[in-house]
Amino acid sequence: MTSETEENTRSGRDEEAVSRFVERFASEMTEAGMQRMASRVFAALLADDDGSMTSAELAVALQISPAAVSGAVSYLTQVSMVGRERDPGSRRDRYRLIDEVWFSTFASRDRVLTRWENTLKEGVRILGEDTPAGARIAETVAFFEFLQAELVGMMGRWHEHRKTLDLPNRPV
Amino acid sequence: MTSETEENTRSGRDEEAVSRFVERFASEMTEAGMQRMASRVFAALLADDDGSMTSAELAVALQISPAAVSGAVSYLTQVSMVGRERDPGSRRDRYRLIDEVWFSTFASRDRVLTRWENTLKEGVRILGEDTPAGARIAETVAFFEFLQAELVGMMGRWHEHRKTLDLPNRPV
DNA sequence: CCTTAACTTCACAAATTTGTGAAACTAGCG
DNA sequence: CGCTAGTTTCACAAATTTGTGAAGTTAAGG
Repeated sequence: MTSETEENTRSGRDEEAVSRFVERFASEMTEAGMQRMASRVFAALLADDDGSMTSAELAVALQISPAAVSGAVSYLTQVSMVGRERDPGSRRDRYRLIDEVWFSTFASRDRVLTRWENTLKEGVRILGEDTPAGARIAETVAFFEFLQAELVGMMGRWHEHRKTLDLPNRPV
Repeated sequence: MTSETEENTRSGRDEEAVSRFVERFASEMTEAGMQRMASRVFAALLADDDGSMTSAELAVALQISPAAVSGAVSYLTQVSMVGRERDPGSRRDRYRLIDEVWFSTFASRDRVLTRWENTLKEGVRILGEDTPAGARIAETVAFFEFLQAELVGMMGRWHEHRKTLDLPNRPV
């Protein structure tokens, strides 16, 4: 007998509970603005022991078509949250969480901030920095510049802090 | 003759350029995940000299229905980016950017992080902190906790930094 | 109280987004 | 070279989201 329960026991994970976690976390990321399928794929990888799955594995785990996997993965690759590998001697791609995903995802917020800053500076120019609105937007620019500067220091401190944690060598 | 150009000259702003700025910044916020109408209303307020507009003013400026304004504003109120006021002796609501919008908007990211953290902790429990996946997620939790702690210090430093800027007293 | 300006809610139509199956494409492997 | 497993692209159908007009509600001012 190969009951689901037995499977779970053998694999050492309650796959049903894992799936619930994946879906729950994915939907929280979606609420925060990430595309749904991308969130689900990302969450699935996060919950995978070696942080890498093939297209087929993802399709089965998430009950989605290869096309959906392809779309999600191409987005995640775009924003540098996932990398694409090829198992030697295989035709299958593997998708793998990149090292320190969160770190680099947050770090890449930087580029967004820079884009906003440029737009906002243009706004200051249009409104005039001596006008109340212009001054307000100028302060926004200052705030974003401050944020970006802080981000750098913060990331350094994280790496320091990380060392004090007793973590396996597996990068996140 | 009351040409558009004359209007602009009189008001001292190139309203057309301002509108372009508003739309551009709004669409950048939308790309980052904020609802479209909410972004537009927010951007309009940002570019308004006293950071406050009535529903009617917003409807005209953005060419949208009162219903759309209502929806956008109720969202912005929800997330504490905009406050609602009533001009005494009037039936009109005014919507006003809350003080230090960016500051408090970033600060309120805190709540989102906390929600994510709870979900992730549940994930660690499900996967087991001794499993690779569990450990990865545990590190994610640690990263988020670190972030939250940093956020506090950062906001303090911003207020320090802000004093060194020669800004009008107008809060952002 | 009644009138009416202003805001909100609701049902719906339009537009957009999403995910799929199927066809097209790529590249290992014999 | 051709075969074929695997991925991507594409057109489309389904689902969702968005914004509107209109009805409903609220409350200021007479």
